[in-house]
Amino acid sequence: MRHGLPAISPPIITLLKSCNTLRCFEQIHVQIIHKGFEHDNYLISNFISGCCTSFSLLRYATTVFNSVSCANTCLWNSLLNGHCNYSSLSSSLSVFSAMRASSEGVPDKYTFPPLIKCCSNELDVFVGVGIHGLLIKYGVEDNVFVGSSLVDFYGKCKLIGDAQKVFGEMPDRNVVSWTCMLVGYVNCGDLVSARRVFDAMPKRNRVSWNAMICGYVKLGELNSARKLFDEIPSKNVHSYTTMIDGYAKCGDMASARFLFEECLAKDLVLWSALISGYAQNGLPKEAVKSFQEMQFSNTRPDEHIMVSVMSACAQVGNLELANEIDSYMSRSSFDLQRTHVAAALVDMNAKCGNMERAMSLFHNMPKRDLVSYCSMIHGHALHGQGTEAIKLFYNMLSEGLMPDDVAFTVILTACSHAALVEEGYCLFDMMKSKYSITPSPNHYACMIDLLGRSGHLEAAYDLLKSLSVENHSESWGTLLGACRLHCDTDLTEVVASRLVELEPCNAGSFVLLSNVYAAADRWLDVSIVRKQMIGRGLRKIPGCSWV
DNA sequence: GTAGGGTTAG
Repeated sequence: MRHGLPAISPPIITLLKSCNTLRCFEQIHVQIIHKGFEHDNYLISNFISGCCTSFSLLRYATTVFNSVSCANTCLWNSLLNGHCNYSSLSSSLSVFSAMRASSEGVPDKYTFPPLIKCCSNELDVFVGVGIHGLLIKYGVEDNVFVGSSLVDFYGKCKLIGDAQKVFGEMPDRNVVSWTCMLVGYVNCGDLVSARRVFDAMPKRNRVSWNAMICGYVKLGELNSARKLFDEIPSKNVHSYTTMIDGYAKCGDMASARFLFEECLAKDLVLWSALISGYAQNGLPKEAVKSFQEMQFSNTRPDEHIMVSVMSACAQVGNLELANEIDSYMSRSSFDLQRTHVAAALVDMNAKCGNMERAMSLFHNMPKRDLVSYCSMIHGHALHGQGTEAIKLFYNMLSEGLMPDDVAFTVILTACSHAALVEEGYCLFDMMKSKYSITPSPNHYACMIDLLGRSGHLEAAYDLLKSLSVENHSESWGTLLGACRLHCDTDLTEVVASRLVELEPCNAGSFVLLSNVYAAADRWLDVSIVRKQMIGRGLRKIPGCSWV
């Protein structure tokens, strides 16, 4: 195609390497057309590969590709790779079909790895196996890249026997093929085999070390993970992230923090591991503090970090901070429409008391799922807006969403906070009969709270008596609080003595019982209870009662 | 004659 043309394309290729925006690609495309290179496969292939670095540019790459009169295999592969990385399996498959239907685009060893990777990402066993058959027809199954991607595919789909078979038949294996096999075993929960592969590997790189450590972390074997972590010949930030994540998962944030400090090259993902660890372990103040430290170190947060920070803020219920974060999110170029971002924003605003903002965000969500509905309902519950909560709950049902046990916990909480007894009963029945959800101790606690708060103490007591004793101490505590609220001394005595049996080491029930006696001027009983308490070695812990 | 592909982390 390029016979006799002046050597003008290399400068365009140089330009392409530094190009990353649509505007920039458009300008170069104009140049290509202007110089008459639009059918130069070599140049266009470079152009398309450069263009296929983001989803937004993929459409443009496709347009440019379509203007080429006669695309060769390499050009098809560039386009296909872009679709596999930034689009869906189905759109990649239509490119693949078009390629096979064309006269020049014969699939080769470069065609299949991206396609198989796409099948692994979508865990599409059916398509993946079909493609495996096809690639044998094209005679590329001996290629090490093709083989590795197949091992990875079967491993990710938990078809470990097939992964082993492909791995065993590979004529050449390299460190990537071995690592794919290792990851496959980890995926199937077989750490022993994974370790066997790790020990047998002729060569290891950082990725293989991290994959093995990640395996231990995923399956909760933190000691083995740490032992291997200390043996890594050269750690990188990924190794630290994996290990910190492991500590966070088992709640050991002190060790996580220690490793975090030790890692010198902190990147965004490392900060994220620390911050989300704090947020998920109920340490919201530390999460927010670390977030501020991160900003201080000139690291710009991304949406993953912001979701963690918003969850932390929701936990502390700090309205001022919530407003700050909210306006920061709007000012910066975050996409507030993305499901998990929007859900976190709604949840934070609802929990911190800005219900108006929460409502408007909620109604502007492109798709409201069960979680976002529950955040909103929970927000109403926290602010005693039971009627709104119930309205929203029925809205959710009419949208066809299937409530789960958490949704019912939330709506029952809303009913109890607003003393909506009949509605609560009705929903409790609906949960059991219509949705076949067996009430958990939590659900019972909500019902006891609902009945107790609204003064139906006997009904609450009867319901509680009908349950097995185990797992319901929280409900007994709830009822005790209600008895105290309604000054029912007789029932308090009964419930508190029951609770003393259930949790003989909990000072709270003793304290409550003695308080009730005190309020009724029964000072002799007060001193008996206090003596019992001291006799058991219990002291009153400040702020530990239920009322 | 050139170009295009596979593994770890939130």
